[in-house]
Amino acid sequence: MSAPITVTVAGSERSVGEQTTAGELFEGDPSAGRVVVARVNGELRDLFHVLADGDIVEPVTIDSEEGLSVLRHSAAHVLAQAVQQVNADAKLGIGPPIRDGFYYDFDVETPFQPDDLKALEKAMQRIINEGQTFARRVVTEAEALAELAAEPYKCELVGLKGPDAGDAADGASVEVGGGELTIYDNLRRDGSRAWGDLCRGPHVPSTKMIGNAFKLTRSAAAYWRGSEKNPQLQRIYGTAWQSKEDLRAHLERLAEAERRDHRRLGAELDLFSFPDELGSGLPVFHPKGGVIKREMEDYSRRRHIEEGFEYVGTPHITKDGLFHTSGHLPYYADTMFPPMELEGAKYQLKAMNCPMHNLIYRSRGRSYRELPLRLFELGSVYRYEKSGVVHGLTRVRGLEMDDSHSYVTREQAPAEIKHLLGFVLSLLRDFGLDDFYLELSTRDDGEKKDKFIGSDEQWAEATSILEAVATESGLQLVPDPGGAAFYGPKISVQARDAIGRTWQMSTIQYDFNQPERFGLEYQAADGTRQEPVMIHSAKFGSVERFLGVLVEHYAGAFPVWLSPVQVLAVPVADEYADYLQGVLDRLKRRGVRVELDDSDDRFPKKIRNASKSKVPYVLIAGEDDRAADAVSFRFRDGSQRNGVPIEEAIAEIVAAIDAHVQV
RNA sequence: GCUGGCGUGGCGCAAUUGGUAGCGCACCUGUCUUGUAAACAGGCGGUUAGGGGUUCGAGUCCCCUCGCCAGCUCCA
Repeated sequence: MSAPITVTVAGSERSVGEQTTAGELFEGDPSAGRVVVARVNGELRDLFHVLADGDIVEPVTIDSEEGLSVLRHSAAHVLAQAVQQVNADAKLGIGPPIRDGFYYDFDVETPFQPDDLKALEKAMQRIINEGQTFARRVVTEAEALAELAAEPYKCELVGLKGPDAGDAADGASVEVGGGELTIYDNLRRDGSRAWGDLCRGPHVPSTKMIGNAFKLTRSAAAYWRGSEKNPQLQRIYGTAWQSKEDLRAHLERLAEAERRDHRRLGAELDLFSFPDELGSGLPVFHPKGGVIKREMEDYSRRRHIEEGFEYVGTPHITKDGLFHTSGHLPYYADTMFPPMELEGAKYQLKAMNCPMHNLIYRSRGRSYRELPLRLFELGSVYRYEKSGVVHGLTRVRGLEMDDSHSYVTREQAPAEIKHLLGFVLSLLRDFGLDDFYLELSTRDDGEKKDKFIGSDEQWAEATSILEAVATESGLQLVPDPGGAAFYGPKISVQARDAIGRTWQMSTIQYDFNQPERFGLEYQAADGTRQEPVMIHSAKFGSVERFLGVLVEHYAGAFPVWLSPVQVLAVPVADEYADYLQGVLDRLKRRGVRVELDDSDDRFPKKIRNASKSKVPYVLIAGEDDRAADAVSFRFRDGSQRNGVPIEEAIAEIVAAIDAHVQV
């Protein structure tokens, strides 16, 4: 008879026998079947973990964020076992859980083909059905190296164990990094060992818990430990959920994202295209896309001027000396279009606007009375993005930035940054994005520190000012170490769209480097020459990218003010076309973008076309409407309002445009 | 840039083992047209991304270039 020990389970004390495992505590609970691991004294442990006197134990269920991560991590192990079952020569990389799923990296002779995934799924299902248990085993470094002699990547990880392992490679911390080295053995029902992997754990008690709510989604190459200097491994991605229904829901979300894809909608709605003749990443805007782009530009110009900015203009091309002065060229030469040699000079396409704005600042002497001096333009820049990263409108090679630079005294900087943050948030809200968080991108003090120019003191000051303003905003602030530009730290605004995806939108950067490099100065009240600080800010970021995000956010059904066509009139029969044209003429005089469907199509077909075009207001008129000096509204959801008097209809439409509302 | 998968009329797709390109929508023409997601008929349109090769014969196989997709790396 073992001496009893006392543990605290979900808040209440219990006496249990020695050698009791975490899992045994929850046996009999209604949720027992959903408990995947336990939190013991704050650490996640397997259910097979043997408890000690005084332990504080909480169940972690499969429907929690942590529970799902454990499930996905275990699914990754099953995948690896399946891969080595099929191909014994496959060497293991790492296999962590990620958002919505997991991946595992392998070094294999021939990359995985789409058909391989199906076969691997089947092999995984067999392993899952076997009901293998995950057994934890502590090993010494020497034992691990001996046992894993055939796994070179795992051996490399063994050498990295400890608190730094997490930094060594994204995801490596799930393999090692607990301070203690462990191997997880997959045991069959009869106790024999089916497979094993160096792993920190914890894991679900049985592969059965994975059930059939998993799917392998794709394969692709990935650099070992995240560095392009390392060899590429073959990565398989999968997704795993607590139930088949959740899996289905996840796949449905992916399908919804695909339906909203701006590249697809851009073609369907005739907004823009990417002619091969122009080259990769160079979009053209069709008339309808041009309307949206122009609305965005007009809005941006008007709001900037309201916020104290002055509109300027600069060329698309410059002699390369400018970018040497700014310091960009040494950093970005390989992502700028190569220079053109003319008259003994090298000309470069503009890849950023700030150096040219500095020249405007420097064009004459400046007084402290002029500061803050705020310059703004819709500047076209060209960047030679690597072929593999060009993507629709979100990553292009030619783009327009609503780029501004505020020149301020050091003392004015905090207030200016606050002003800019308020401005960008109000702008995003006007475009219907209202769920944000902020990211503070700072210098990396590690091995990449050389990339950043400026003194420690300058970085510290700039970072603390940005951080203070960001914190004051009350928005969630997420650190992004190493994400700063070479010349200074930045705040970026991340916005969540209608289906929960986040996009980096506006940025605000504090720059103490360029003023020095350009020799910018102003005369202070005491007559001395002082150096200003410049604050870079992009609201849309790239107009193209922002437009792409809006297409996806609204799934092509824009709020009225952004809709390329705001009112589409559909006569019930030809005879009412003139009547509707009269209504449209009045709307047009109020600045409304209107169209009349006077095609030869019959009425139902016109309704169908109107629906597919996602125009916010479809105005219909037949005999009833004409007799009453009215029109009928048909909305995008198919709902209808008949017999609206013309005056009222016009007032309502104009009001919806002015208010930037969705209908 | 790297790895893999792709590239057939404007769009979405089809074409046995390599056997000589077809369908729907859109477009054009004609007839039709009275209340909410497709009237009917006829027609135009492709040297299958481009180039080279293998073969009696290539959309199908091989090589190169360009472009697209997914991921990695990168993103001033």
